[in-house]
Amino acid sequence: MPSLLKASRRSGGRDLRHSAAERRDEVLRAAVDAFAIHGLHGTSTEMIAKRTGISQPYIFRLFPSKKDLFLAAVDQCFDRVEAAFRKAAENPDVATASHHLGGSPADRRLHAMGHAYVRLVAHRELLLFQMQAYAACADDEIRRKVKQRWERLMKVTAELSGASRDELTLYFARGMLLNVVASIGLVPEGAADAWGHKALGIG
Amino acid sequence: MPSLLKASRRSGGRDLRHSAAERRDEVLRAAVDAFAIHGLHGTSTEMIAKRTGISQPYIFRLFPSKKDLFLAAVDQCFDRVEAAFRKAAENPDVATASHHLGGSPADRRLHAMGHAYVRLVAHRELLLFQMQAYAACADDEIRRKVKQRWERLMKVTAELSGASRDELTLYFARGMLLNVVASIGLVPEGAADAWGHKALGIG
DNA sequence: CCGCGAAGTTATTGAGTAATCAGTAATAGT
DNA sequence: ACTATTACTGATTACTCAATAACTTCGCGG
Repeated sequence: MPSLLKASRRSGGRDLRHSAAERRDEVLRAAVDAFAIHGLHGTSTEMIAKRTGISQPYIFRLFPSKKDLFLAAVDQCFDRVEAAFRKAAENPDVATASHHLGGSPADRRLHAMGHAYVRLVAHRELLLFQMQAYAACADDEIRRKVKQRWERLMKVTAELSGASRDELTLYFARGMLLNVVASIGLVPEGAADAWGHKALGIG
Repeated sequence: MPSLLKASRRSGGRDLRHSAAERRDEVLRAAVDAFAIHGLHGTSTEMIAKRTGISQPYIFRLFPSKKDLFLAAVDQCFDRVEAAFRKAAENPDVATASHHLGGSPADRRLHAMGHAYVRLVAHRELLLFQMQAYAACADDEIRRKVKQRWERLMKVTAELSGASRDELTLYFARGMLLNVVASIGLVPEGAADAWGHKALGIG
């Protein structure tokens, strides 16, 4: 039985070496998923390594510490939401019935962004990770980052939608309710989409 | 240097023995505070023991496991909110200007309960603990308990206030926004009260 | 084909941590 | 006063986990 090792590696040509940047990205995705479920302290670097398919210590060549990895994950998470919002605002009437009901342009855009958000968080990881980020705010560095990204998201949403401060507050409030409801599984996973629309008051 | 030990114990007469029930309660309070900040996995039983002023192993005589302690803390937390709501609903016009503006009885009661909630979570621990409870919902036992208590709270709130389903959804959505905003310290601790009133849409 | 930098691993450490056990001291009941 | 019960602690265990160090392997440019 010679050369048992690397038998798997050779096959196909997949899962060979990746560039550091690629690996960083893979680790980041795995990290968001893992952190989303178990939180900062409940997730071990070992878990993240296993999901990524690399050894645990290699994480620390890509990120200086577990906390730094978490911070990077926060950025990635907000980036995704922001991107979805921008795209929805640019093209408010795609995949939406909002051009039927009239409404002001601001309403239409907010509406479209709501749809985008619901679609985005249909995969629950993003939603759950957000909750974990809020929960981890005892750490001051994390709190600062989350706060900064939250404020930026509100600003961007305001600019994109042109909605008033009160409208936005209500809008975000409903989003947060959606987060909590998803966390505790008040709504069956399959029905999350429909429920989301209802909770946000759209559609 | 004889009898150094117990020198502290003798003095005064305080910090002597408590009944198991008393200690259980003390541990529970300390646990809520600690869990609120660091979460289920970020809080060690040692921390809770230190806060309570007992040895770490004694925790495990009062609670079978750390998770059971957390579950008990969840119950205590929701109990407190529920109690505050009941009290507010029974006597809606105490410490409130709501008898000035008319409004339906349901509105007045919801209004009063909103005030009660804001007052309750002015000490942030309750708020933060709630977030930690939602975040810990990856554990199925915890999720079930949180879900059960949440549903019960909604039912109680509905009965007490007589508000409609839509009113309640909005009400709870704003509460959740308040939670998040408090978590990330978007609002200075001192101003939390005023901000809370504004966020909940109460005068 | 060689060697050098980048990608990746194994082994290890040191600090912490939930939980158990075996015991000690205070109090209540008689 | 004495004993049974109840409150509580110290020592320890078995284990996990972030982080480091020291090593190996790959693949590219010359």
